[in-house]
Amino acid sequence: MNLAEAKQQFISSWGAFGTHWGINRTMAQIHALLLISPDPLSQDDIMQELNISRGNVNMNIRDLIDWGLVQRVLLPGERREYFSAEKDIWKVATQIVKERKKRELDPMLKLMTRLEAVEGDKKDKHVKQFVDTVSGIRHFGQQADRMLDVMVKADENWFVGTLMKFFR
Amino acid sequence: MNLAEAKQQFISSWGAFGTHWGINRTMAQIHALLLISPDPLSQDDIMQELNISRGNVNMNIRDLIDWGLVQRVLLPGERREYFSAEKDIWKVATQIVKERKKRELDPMLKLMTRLEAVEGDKKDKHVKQFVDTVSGIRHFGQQADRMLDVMVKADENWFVGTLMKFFR
DNA sequence: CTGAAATTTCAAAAGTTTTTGAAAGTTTTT
DNA sequence: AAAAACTTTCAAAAACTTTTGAAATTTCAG
Repeated sequence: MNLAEAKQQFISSWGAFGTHWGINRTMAQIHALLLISPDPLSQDDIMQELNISRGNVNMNIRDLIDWGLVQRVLLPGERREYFSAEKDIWKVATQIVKERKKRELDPMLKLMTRLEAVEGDKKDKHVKQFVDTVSGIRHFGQQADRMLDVMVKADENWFVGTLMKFFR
Repeated sequence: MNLAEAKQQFISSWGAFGTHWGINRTMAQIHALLLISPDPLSQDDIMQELNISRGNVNMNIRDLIDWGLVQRVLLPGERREYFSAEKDIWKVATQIVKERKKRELDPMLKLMTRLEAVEGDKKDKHVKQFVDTVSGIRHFGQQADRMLDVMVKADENWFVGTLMKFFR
């Protein structure tokens, strides 16, 4: 397989992969394109490579910047803005974990804590099942939360070297 | 907050949560409803509780069964089918991990392995960046794969008891 | 300042996913 | 063997999401 084909496949499957993870196809494709570009790209470069409109590139680039996955780069002597993606996959992963934890897990745990305090007779099986379920979710979520916190703060070498010895 | 309100909130936020994870709103809501129901429910029960059509319930229940999260239950002396969800959150989580690993991670790793073998001069920076990125993703993915395998096979007590001592 | 280049915005169009509900299919009962 | 009870299917409609592109805004070199 030559580079052009391989690029196409990578970009298109990263896009498909993204859709399973609540990220839209185009955002994931732009990210993929930037991941494999040795140099920063401009909006026009991205429009050309992926055949998408200016507005679309602009919006999705902005989201990628919000997620902390892409940075604006100003090339000296150039008027226009360029964009480049964080290339270290460990950093990419921890950044995504950090954001999703903040956006999804943390609010969910807050809600579960509130719902656990539902009023009602704990001997009523409907109340009991509700409280048990919510509390089970909260417990599990808190374990996950702690684990992800450590992962986000950890250095890759510690993680891969020390912790991964358990997984053999 | 009374039970009815709490139920509503739980179902609706579980639905919203699901959409961030590539699961459709209704499927997640049905799952939520079954999680907090002490007894199995029929299609009609679900239609009523969530105000959705018969076909919709049927399709989404089928998907939940495919995911291994819901089971058909035949109540003695009853003609119709009832459905009940696995209530143990640890089992629910490992089941989801197992399925997503199989459906998404495994094929992705296969693709990365193929793409890593792209032909071309490794001194060309475009080729180099492509291979480095793909290989970085493969490495990370394989670590994750191993870790998730252990998690899926592990018993909850081992996981929470032994492993979680690391996360303090 | 000025005006050309670059970026951002956003309403409308295109595309995608989900839902509905009636018809077809299946199983059970009489 | 026909009717009744229940389940599944699927084409069309509705709802939702993404993309476009032209206009508005911002930026900056001269």
